[in-house]
Amino acid sequence: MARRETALRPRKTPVQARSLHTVEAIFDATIQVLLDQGAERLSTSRVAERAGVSVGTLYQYFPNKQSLLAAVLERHLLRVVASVEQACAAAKGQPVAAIAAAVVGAFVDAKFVEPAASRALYAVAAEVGGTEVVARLTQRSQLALCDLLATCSDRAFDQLMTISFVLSTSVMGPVQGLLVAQAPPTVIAAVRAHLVAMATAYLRSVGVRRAP
Amino acid sequence: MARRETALRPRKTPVQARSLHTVEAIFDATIQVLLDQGAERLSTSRVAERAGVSVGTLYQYFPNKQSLLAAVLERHLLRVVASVEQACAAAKGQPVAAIAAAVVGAFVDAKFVEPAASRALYAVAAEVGGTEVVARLTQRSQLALCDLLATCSDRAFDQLMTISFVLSTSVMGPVQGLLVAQAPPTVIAAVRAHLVAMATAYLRSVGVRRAP
Amino acid sequence: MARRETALRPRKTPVQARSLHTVEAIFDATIQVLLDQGAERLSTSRVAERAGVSVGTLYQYFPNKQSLLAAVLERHLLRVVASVEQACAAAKGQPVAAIAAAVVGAFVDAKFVEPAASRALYAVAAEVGGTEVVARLTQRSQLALCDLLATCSDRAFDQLMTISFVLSTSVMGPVQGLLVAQAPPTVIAAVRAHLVAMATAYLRSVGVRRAP
Amino acid sequence: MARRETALRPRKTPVQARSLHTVEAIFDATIQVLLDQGAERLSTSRVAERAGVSVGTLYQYFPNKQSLLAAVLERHLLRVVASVEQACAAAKGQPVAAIAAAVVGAFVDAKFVEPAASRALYAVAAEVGGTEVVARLTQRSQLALCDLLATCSDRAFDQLMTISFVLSTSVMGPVQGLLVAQAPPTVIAAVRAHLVAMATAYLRSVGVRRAP
DNA sequence: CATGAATGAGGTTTCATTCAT
DNA sequence: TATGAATGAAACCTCATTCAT
Repeated sequence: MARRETALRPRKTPVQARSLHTVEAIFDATIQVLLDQGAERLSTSRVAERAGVSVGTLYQYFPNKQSLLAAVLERHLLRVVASVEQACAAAKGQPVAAIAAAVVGAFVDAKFVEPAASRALYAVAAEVGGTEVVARLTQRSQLALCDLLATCSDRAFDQLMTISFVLSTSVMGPVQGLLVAQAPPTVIAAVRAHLVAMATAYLRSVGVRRAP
Repeated sequence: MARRETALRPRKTPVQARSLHTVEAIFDATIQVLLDQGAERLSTSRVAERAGVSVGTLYQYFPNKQSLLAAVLERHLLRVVASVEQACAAAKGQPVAAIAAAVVGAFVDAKFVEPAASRALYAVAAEVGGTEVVARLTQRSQLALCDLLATCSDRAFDQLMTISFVLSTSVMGPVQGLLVAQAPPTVIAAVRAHLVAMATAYLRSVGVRRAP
Repeated sequence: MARRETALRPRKTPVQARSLHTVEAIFDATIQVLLDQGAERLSTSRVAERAGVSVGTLYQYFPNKQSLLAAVLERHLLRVVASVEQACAAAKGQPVAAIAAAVVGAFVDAKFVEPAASRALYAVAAEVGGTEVVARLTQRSQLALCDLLATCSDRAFDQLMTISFVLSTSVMGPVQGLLVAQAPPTVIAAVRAHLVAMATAYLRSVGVRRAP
Repeated sequence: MARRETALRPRKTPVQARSLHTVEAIFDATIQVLLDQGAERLSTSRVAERAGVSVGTLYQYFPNKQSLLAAVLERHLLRVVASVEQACAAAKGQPVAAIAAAVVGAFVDAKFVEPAASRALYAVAAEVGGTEVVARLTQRSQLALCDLLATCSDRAFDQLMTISFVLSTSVMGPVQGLLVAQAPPTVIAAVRAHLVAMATAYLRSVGVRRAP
């Protein structure tokens, strides 16, 4: 298990400017190939070609295909999680409505910063190597959400873990739906508003009113 | 497009008992290989071996690998959709709480009838060939939900499409989370209850009260 | 270890006539490539091409390159060992001179039945996977030799294991020397005679005279 | 041919202390990688890494991989040959028993000075590039042995070349057997004694008694 | 109809070697 | 002079698919 963990980690951390650029190019190429050809046709050589480097170079940064995919996925989810964590930190002590708007909004917005990447990586997340990354980062979001809910000004919550689990995961389905349908901004905005409303209603119904 | 449609459909509709049994065995083997080895290592020969038939036989029922996957996915989702449609039909004219309980409950329960299959097919659904099947069947659920919501006894809804979209997709994330974590029945039950609560609260908050 | 053992074993035992012929062709091709290009340039594709089959076919009979090499080596050494065992069985109860002549002669002769194969497989035997095969089969020769020496009519031996080890291995060096030099038959014959003489002298000097 | 000769020779003869140390480190690293990973997985980068230098540095001392292997092999065999030659020179004019003890003992002992290297280089010696080195140095041993045998005090030999060939090569098999089995010192000593006995008996039986 | 051996394109990965820094 | 990133040919191996039996 520890061994596998290692195998999924990048081979070396790029420090030089050129290396960083190379890795970035490989990441972008991975997303593009994923979008153009699908997960089934994603090959390391195709990624390398698209990135404008040789296969050997790719393998100097990633010990195998899985580690590349894990890294791309991690980079993407890390941004989303960071965004959510930041929103959670900023919304502390606020009432339910503000919390729901902040967290759900942050998640949805983060997913649509790079909609192509979000869409492309969905298949990767479901693969064998991806679930671990997803699980790890999802947990971080949920922890931040737990902490936040505990500070809510107008509601007290029991079963914090369940609530934060439901809240954070329930947004994923609609977002994914919008992504695959390549929905236009107006539709996205409408759904986003509904999700905030749903989260607010949910938290109100499940929390115990608390004196301000 | 027409060509592709054809290629993804099973080669012949098995009517004889033996054929049916064979196809069933192939379907089950597909799920098992998917769970044991992952989507990347799913090969037609492995499926055939697991099913106890030869590769040639497999190719007599499915013209290619994609059609097999599409068929397995379709069979699975069809059951879920059927279950949801049935629940929708049965809940017509009921108040919001009953509708939410019926629809969300039906969806969650249907997904956990064969949890292994649900979990295994997640990766397949994200693949190129899978999105079409998913889109088609998801739409059916949403249409049924639309029809149902229009008959709700205590609330009237604007934006029916958006609501049914949000309602049906928001359940997927939590369910998927439970599946990959292989959560125990108690946890599943707790989340299920929360999802019903969330759906109810959402529908109440988004619908306009209506005299009974 | 047990796993590895399995990995070195052929994938399926060929039973049909065509399969047998195919495997035989692969074996021969391996020897030829080994002789033409050396162990370093022995690739599975080159072997397949030389054998007139596709790489896929090769891999249907051998799960990997090592198992192919192990099988070729085993087939070759098995013949040598069989020859030595037969000679050992036939020389039971004979005096030292006859035993030495029989065993050493059998070994040398067996090695020169297919001199090309003997020469080619030398490098293979030294490789990682080869030593196990060599060790196993060498042991069989030594056991047969032990049994034989115990029946010697004019000498009794102490340290049977050491003697049979020395006797069986000491022939290998000269034979290998002749093989790489591609010595002519006259030279081979001369060395063969010397080896018989050496074995006889050794056994006489190390054994205790015994009344007939 | 001349071209090849050049390609197999080290690029520059290191005279400075640091260079010498570097080359030494590369030699040792080669042996270690050979033992740890086998000939198949011996790569220049692995050797360089193990030696604590960069690949570029390695290539400054050796124009290619083969030349490195040839050099390591040569260094090792040269020590063995030197040891044998020295023993041959020292045993001149002695009787058969002393000659056998000196030569066989020198060879065996030399091989066990660095048993790891001896074992590791066995596969290398069998490779295409190695046979030339082996042949050249083996010949030197045999010539020294020829010269020595001609001065034997109690026996006169016909067919000096054949005898020295048999004598020098027949020791290799047993030594190799001990090396791969990683035999303990007691076993090595026992076999060593037997080899001396065998050589003595052989020389006595094949030589013509000569008045002292 | 069923079988499973054969195919060979293509995927992943390694590695000898070079060359800009 | 030393470094090690980059290269890309080539190695090993898999797998969707076909077809003779």
